[in-house]
Amino acid sequence: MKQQDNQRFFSAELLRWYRKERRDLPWRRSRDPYHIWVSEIMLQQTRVDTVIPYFHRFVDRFPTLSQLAEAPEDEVLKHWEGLGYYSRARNLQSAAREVVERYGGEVPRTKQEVSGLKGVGPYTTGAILSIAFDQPEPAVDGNVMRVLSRYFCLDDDIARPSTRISMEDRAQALIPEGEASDFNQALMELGAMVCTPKSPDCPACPVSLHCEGRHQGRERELPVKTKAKKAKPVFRFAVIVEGKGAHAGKVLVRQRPDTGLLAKMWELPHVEVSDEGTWDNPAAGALMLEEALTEEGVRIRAADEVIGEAQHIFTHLVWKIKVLAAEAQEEAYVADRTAYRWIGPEDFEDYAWPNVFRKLLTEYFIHAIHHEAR
DNA sequence: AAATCGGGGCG
DNA sequence: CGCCCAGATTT
Repeated sequence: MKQQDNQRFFSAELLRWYRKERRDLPWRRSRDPYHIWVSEIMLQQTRVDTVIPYFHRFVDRFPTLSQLAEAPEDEVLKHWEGLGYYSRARNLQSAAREVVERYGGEVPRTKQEVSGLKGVGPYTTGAILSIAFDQPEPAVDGNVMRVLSRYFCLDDDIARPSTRISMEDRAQALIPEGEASDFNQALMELGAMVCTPKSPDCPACPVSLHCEGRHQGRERELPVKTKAKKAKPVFRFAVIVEGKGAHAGKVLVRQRPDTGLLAKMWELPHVEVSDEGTWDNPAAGALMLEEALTEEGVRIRAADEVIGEAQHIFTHLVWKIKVLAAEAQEEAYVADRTAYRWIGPEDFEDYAWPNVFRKLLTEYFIHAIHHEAR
């Protein structure tokens, strides 16, 4: 079979399959480019099932692009809480504001303009242009690279940026005239539902007849991808500082810096220690916490008893955290330090927390309320 | 090209 | 436990 015939077969059969099997997803019920944009940002490195409830809450609170642009940043971050990769939320709002200022509030339709928006890279540019505006641009994500690697039996390492470029050329050549929106979604849908990473369901695949990877019996070993490095452990002591006097029943928390890991999220005060040996010595942790918080203008007395332990797994590192208890020594501190705040259970939901601190604080408040009730 | 950026689900 | 997910940005 000629290559062009094979490509036509692939596109036609995939489209036919998609129109019958496509999932009913919230963002597929909307033609609003803004809604499609929001969904694509949320779906970066994040599963469909995880995104669905977040998408509903987000478009319910920020139904239009201008409402997102006008919202307080804290509230946008709060609606992203637990979804991860929080720079996505800040970039999305920043880009929404740019669209209001530069494009009159309408999502632009050119490749140059769309790809210039913050948080919108090669994949998302193609996704917005094709899904929202039916333009014949490729949208190559992990699903698409897996499907194409198998169908054409390609050994290119999909971890390499150059591979994504060549995949985009192939993907674009496969788009049927006037069908960019459905075709690009079909390609991803096949990767998500049939041509899955571990155990592809070839009998259910609409294009298995001419799949070269399957012909060669290599569908399970493709795509080729270099392995990621293992996450390194980082040892930390966190502290729950119980307030006194006017701050009785409250706990000291702080906001993370504007950039970097978990930017602008809230957390328990904590310090990093150099090695696991120090981490096994709570007395050393108590001293380090007292010193570190003194630097910040907060006087505390920490006990050397571990009252909680938690682990937070990131892609490139693992936080191992032991939690100590402490009492505030004075009352008039941290007043002029906006990064630190006293909060009680009633304030908890006003702040955006990484999962690990949400869990630790929830446990503490539940325990404290129990204790008080007796 | 490599590192940085979350969190969860699954074999 | 390792791998991957509708990736983008920074270095």
